[in-house]
Amino acid sequence: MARGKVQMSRIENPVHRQVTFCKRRNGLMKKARELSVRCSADVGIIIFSGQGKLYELATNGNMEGLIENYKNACGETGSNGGELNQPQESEEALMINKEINLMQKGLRFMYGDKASENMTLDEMHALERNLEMKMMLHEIESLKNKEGILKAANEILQEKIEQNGLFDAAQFGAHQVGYFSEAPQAHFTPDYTSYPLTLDDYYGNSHHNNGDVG
Amino acid sequence: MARGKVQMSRIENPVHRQVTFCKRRNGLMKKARELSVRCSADVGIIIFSGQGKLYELATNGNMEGLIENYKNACGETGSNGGELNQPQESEEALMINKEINLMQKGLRFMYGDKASENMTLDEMHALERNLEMKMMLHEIESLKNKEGILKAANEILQEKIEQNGLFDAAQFGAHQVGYFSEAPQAHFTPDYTSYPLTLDDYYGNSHHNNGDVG
DNA sequence: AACTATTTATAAGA
DNA sequence: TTCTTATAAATAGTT
Repeated sequence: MARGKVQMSRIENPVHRQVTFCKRRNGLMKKARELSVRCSADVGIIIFSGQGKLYELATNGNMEGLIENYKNACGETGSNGGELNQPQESEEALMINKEINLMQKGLRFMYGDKASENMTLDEMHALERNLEMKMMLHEIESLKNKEGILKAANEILQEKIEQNGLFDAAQFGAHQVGYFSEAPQAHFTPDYTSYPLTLDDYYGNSHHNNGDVG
Repeated sequence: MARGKVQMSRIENPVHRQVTFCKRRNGLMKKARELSVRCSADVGIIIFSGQGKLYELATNGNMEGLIENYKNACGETGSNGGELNQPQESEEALMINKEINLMQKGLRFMYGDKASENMTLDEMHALERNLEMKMMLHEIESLKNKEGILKAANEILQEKIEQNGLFDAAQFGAHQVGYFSEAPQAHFTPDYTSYPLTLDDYYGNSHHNNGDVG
């Protein structure tokens, strides 16, 4: 922007890079504050320098709150409503499992039987990698299933406690009371299929509510 | 900054304010991208407009990861007695996250910056696959973390009920009760430290296609 | 850290 | 909204 147009690429000279980082970082922060003031916006900036040093700006003075609002506004990653009654694996998980078995058999055959096939080493490696990925997907499915079950269990236990008027907020601390007591309550007829909350509802959702949604 | 110096105060006219917000927001984002590229910095911006609409930028393409790194760097873990309320990432998860950030940056650089490097297509694909795996591992870590938290919550709630002599196993069914108190199932446990991280591990170094990019 | 020659950003108007 | 343009700001390279 001065003394000649500059290429938008990494500055290789470490000294120049550091100097420019400092200048531009300050410029960015200033622009952010101006945007915030002139337009009544809430701005947060997080910068990690190349050396990993953290710089931050929160125009409202509360980065944590801003991040919470951000997570709220982002919307949550859907988790399958847990089927508490059946700790069985989902259809998807079963299919993945089948594939894993099949591939394991294939691998055993190939390596065990001296790999006399026309399969190349590369192909074998690719197959292995594929298998590993499928196993990971399988584990993810399983964990999601468990998560659903545990959430439902939590809700049931919570309702049980609340129905008996035994809930003692002091034991859990204010924050916890927040998440447990927000669970829907009413009749004690567990309907696992309609469990409405995700884990993120517990974590990401404390008391900040930006009544927005654009 | 043009047509006369402006006061650094809120623009009262809503139309002007909206227009300026849009312009300055774009300017800020551009500056952030420039800072990131020229100085190898990781920049994240979160903006809530006056109307509560969210705008965001993460130069590494992963705001979640950036926020996690931010929280890690801040070293703030507000604990109010219980270990339940903080869904903290394990050391391992943080490491994985760092790697993801690094690799995403690498991918962006390669694909975005005209791929002028001497990296072959095969290598890029391998890198992508590696990244996918790491992202899956990260998800697994996260789910395990959630599972642990929920189990702890469960235990506390059950204890509460049992202490008050109100636990009625019949309401839950024997199977469920058993399930919750079981030790975690043995699943495939990823040991990412042993995952092949080099490109040669994916494609040997033998034939495969010549994979020349340029 | 200052200094400028230039490039950028942008306020106001169309 | 988008473009134009006069002018304020930012900043790359230098001292």
